Amino acid sequence: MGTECHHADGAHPGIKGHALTHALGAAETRCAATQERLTAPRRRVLELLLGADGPQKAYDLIAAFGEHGEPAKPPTVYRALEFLERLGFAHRIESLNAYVPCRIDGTEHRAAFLICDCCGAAEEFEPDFTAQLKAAEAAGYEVATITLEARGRCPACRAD
Amino acid sequence: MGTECHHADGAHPGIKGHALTHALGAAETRCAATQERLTAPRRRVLELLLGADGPQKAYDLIAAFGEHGEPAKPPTVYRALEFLERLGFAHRIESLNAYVPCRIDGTEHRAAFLICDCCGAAEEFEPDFTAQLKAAEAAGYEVATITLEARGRCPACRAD
DNA sequence: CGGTGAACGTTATTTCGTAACATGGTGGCC
DNA sequence: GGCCACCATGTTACGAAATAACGTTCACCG
Ligand SMILES: [Zn+2]
Ligand SMILES: [Zn+2]
Ligand SMILES: [Zn+2]
Ligand SMILES: [Zn+2]
Repeated sequence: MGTECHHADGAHPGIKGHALTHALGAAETRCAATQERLTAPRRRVLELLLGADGPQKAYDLIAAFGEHGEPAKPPTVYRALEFLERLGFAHRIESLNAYVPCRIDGTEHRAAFLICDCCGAAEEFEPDFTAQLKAAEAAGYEVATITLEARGRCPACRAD
Repeated sequence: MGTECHHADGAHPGIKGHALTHALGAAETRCAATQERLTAPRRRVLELLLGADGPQKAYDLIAAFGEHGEPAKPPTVYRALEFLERLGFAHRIESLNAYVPCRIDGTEHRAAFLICDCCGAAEEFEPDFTAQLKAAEAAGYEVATITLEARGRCPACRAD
């Protein structure tokens, strides 16, 4: 994505093979525990996200959806993404119009990302929103969700 | 733009008349101080943002651009918005695909918003990003910009 | 004046996301 | 089993958001 350096896209490597199967199995388990269904299209989109090397645009997923090169229809993928976000399996990065699988173990959490403008990597981190939640409370707001996106350069790209 | 309550859109009222003229004059002054030019389309878009009651979509601005109902061409408005963002006169709210005029006095700052899912209001506040900047540093990232968007319900809408 | 670069006007296209409605599968209930 | 209610999916079409590309204009400087 970068105009500034030569690094490849999306420094965060996707998972493959056995690790991927295991991750999908764990998702299945988490769904079963809450009466939710990890149906075929949902599972497929999660698989694509987990296997990708960086944030994926919706139409990237649409194009890659079919096993033999046939694309999906947009609503198929958008609906799956909505589900995956709702259950915390994926996050949307607003400033990129792109999606990533959740990299934080455990259940519900607020999302925060460090995004490299150079190589396109997006690293999820555990945010401490205490200060901002306090400000929101002071303003009388009841906060449902918070997202934070920090743009900059990752360690690899800083080294040039 | 809520599905949850009856309140009108965008609780933050726009400014009119003399206050508007004054704000535009101040912007002109700030531009002059840095060799930047507040040209007609830029000034017009800023005027629309300042006069609006809440976050404005790009195509809202495009439709309202002409003095007598003629819309602008998209690049006209998008270029103006890019300029206004660059100089800190406006912010883009990613999760709404919309723009607001900057409500924080002074110069450069990192943007943070409290957004009401019910009435569509978006309130800018002064964030304390110390905790997150520390986390970014620990991860080796060099941060250029940070934005935060908190969704929830404003005081008026909480009262129902 | 001419030359330079930023800003603008204009056309067309791409990218992103959703409305609407028909179809299909799953599980409870009689 | 047969029926129904519900959720999820398939499909078509459309609407919204943003940008590419290219020629023209305008301010500024020598
Ligand atoms: Zn996560
Ligand atoms: Zn990088
Ligand atoms: Zn601001
Ligand atoms: Zn509200």
